[in-house]
Amino acid sequence: MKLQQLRFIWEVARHNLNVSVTAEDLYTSQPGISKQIMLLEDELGVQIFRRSGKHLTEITPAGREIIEKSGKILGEVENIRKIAQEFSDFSKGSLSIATTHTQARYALPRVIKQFMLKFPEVSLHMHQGTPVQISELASEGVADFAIATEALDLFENLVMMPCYRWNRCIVVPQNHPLVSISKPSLEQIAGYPIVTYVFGFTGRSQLDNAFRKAGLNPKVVFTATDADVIKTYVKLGLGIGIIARMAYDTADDSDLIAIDADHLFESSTTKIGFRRGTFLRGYMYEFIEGFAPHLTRAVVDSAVKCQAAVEMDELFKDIELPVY
Amino acid sequence: MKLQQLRFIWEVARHNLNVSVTAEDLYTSQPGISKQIMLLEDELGVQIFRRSGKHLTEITPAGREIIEKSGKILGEVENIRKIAQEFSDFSKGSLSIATTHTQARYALPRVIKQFMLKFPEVSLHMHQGTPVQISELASEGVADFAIATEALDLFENLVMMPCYRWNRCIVVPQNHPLVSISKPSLEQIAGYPIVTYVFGFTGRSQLDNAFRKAGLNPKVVFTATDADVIKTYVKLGLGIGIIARMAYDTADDSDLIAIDADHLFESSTTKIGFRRGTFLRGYMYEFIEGFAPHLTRAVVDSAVKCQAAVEMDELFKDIELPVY
DNA sequence: CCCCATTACGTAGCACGTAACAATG
DNA sequence: CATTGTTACGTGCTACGTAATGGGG
Repeated sequence: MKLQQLRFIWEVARHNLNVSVTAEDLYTSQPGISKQIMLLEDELGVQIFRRSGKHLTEITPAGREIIEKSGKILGEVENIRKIAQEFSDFSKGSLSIATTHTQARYALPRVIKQFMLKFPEVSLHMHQGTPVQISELASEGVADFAIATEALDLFENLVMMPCYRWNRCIVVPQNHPLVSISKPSLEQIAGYPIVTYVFGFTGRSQLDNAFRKAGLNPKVVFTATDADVIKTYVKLGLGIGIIARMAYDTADDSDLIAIDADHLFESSTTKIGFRRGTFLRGYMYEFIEGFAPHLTRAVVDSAVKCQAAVEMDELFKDIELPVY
Repeated sequence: MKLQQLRFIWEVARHNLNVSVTAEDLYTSQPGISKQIMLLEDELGVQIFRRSGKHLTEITPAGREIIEKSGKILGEVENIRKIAQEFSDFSKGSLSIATTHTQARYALPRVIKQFMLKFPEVSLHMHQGTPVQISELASEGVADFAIATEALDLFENLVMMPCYRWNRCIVVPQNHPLVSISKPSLEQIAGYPIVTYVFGFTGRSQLDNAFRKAGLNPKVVFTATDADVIKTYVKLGLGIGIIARMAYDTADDSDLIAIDADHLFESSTTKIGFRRGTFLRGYMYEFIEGFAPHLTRAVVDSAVKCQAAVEMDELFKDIELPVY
C-alpha cells in the first residue's frame, strides 16, 4: 500500500470516477493512475470500483469505507506537512479561504490587509463560490477555512464558529417614496418589486422567513449572488434592494439611500468553519482572531473539542458577538 | 513522504530511539531506516530526532507531534487492510488477544474453544503479560483486544467495556482451622499468613483496600501473578490463599477447601478494551459477545462513540453484568 | 573498546510516461 | 466516432542491502 495509491482512489472518487480528468488534475498520466488502483485492489484483494467494460460505474461498499479511511490518512499527511512547516518556519506557509462574494468584498478586506502586513511570507488564496461549494472545499481540505452565513452546518465534519451578527438594510433610489417613511413595515416593503440575493446566499432564507411569517408574498423581480449587482439594478429603477447593511457604502453608493431594516428581519450570523481534525498553524489562529476577536486560540481549541452541537452552543452562550 | 518513512519514525520512537533493534524487529537493514528517516526530515525541513554525535538522544517537539500523527495514519492503514479482508472473506483473518494469566487460564478457554469452532480460519494469537503490558499492546495496536481487571483505564486511547464481575475465595488446606468457620471475618483472616496475587494483578488493589479500610495489616508472605502458583504454595502450607473464585477448580483442587469471601471484599470487574478508532471485524464483535453476552454489536458501537467516562457509565448503568 | 549511526555504493524493483488497444455510449 | 479505461513496453529513479567509516560513552 502506498500513499499515492490512496490519494489516487480518493481523487478518482472525488472526480466522479473519471480517471482521465483526475489524471489531468493531478498532472500525471491516466494509465499510471489506473494501474496503481488495480495494484492496490490486487494487494487488498477487494474491488474498490465497479467496472462495466471500460468505465468505472460505482464505488463498491468496501471501496466506500476504504476511501473514507484514505481521506483521513491524507488529511493527517497534510497535518504532518503543516506541523513540520510550523516548526521549521512559523511565518511561512499558505492560507486558503473559501468564501462568498459578500464576505470577500465587504467583511474580509480589512482583515486580510492586516494579516498580510503581519505575515508577508504567507501566501493567500481566495476561493469564491456558493455557500455549498465553499463548505465542500473546506470539508475536503482544499481550503483551510470556509466563511459564510449559510449552508455551513450541512457538513458534519466542519467545525464552525459564529463570527458576527448582521442585519439588512433597504436601498432605494433617492427620489423613492420609502425615503420619507422612518420605519417602514413589511407590508409597505412588500408593495414594491424587490431585488435581493439568490436563495441560499447571504441569509436569504432568513429574509424569506420574515415575509412568510407575516403572510406576505412579495414580488422578487430580480436576484443576484452579490450586492454589487443588486445595487446596480436598484439604481436602474428595477425595484427596491434588500442587502446586508455592510454592503452599503456611504461614499460609493451616494446615489442610493439606505433604510435600516433591523426591526423587520431576524439578524443573521456569519460563521467560519474548518475541517475537523486539521492542524491549525499559528497564523491561522491569528487570522481567525483578526476576523472575529472573540475567537481566541483558547476558544477555538475548545470549539474543536466539542462533539455535539449542544456543547458548542454552551461554549458560545456567554460570548457577545460583534454586530454589524 | 512515504508510508514506510512514517512507520520507521514511529517504530524507532517505540524502540527507545534505537535504530538497530528497530531494524532487526522489522527484518530490514539499519542503514535503510536511518536513511529514510533522514530523507523524511529533509523533505519536511524539520528534525524529528535530536542527535548527539551518532546517537539519537531524544524526540524534538515537532517530532513528537509528527510521530503522533504517523501513529494515527498507520492505524488507519491497518484499518483499511482489515476492511478489505472483511469484504473479501469475512471468515478469514487473525485475532490477537492480550491478557493476563488469570483470564487466559480460567475465563477464556471456553470462549476461545467456541470461537475456534465457529471461525476455524481465523488464526488466534494470545499475548500474556502484566496488565500494563497488555494495555500497551492494545493501545499500540499490536493486539486487537486487552482483557484484564486492572490498569486498562490508564490508557486514554482504549475503549474499554465491563465484561463480568467476580469476587474472591479463600483457599486453605483441608485440615485448616478456618474450615470450621462459616463466614470468617477480615480479622480472622488477617491472623494467618497470606498468599495472593502480586500488586497490580487480578484485583489485588481491591483486596488491599479492604484490609486497609478495616485498619488491618495482614502478613502477606508470598505473592505470585497467577493462581496456580498461589495454590501450589498454599498446598505446601505456606499460608492461606486468596484467589479469584473462578480459579478454584473443584476437581483439580480437591485437596484444598474454598471459602467464599463475597462478604469481605468488593467485587472486581474484568474489562475488555481495544484501541479507539480500530476497525472491528465481524468475528471480533462475535468474540466480544461470546465473552460477555451483554456486549452486543450495538452496545459496542455505542461504547465506541462515547468520549467521556460519564457517557460510558450512562451506557452501562442499566446493564446487568454476569457475576462469577 | 564496543556499540551504534552515518556514508558509500551497487543492484533490483517499480512507478511513471508514451503508445497502442479495446470497449462503451 | 469520440471518449475512456486497460495492456504493453521502456526508462529513470530509488529503496534497500552490504560494506566501510566515524563518534560516544
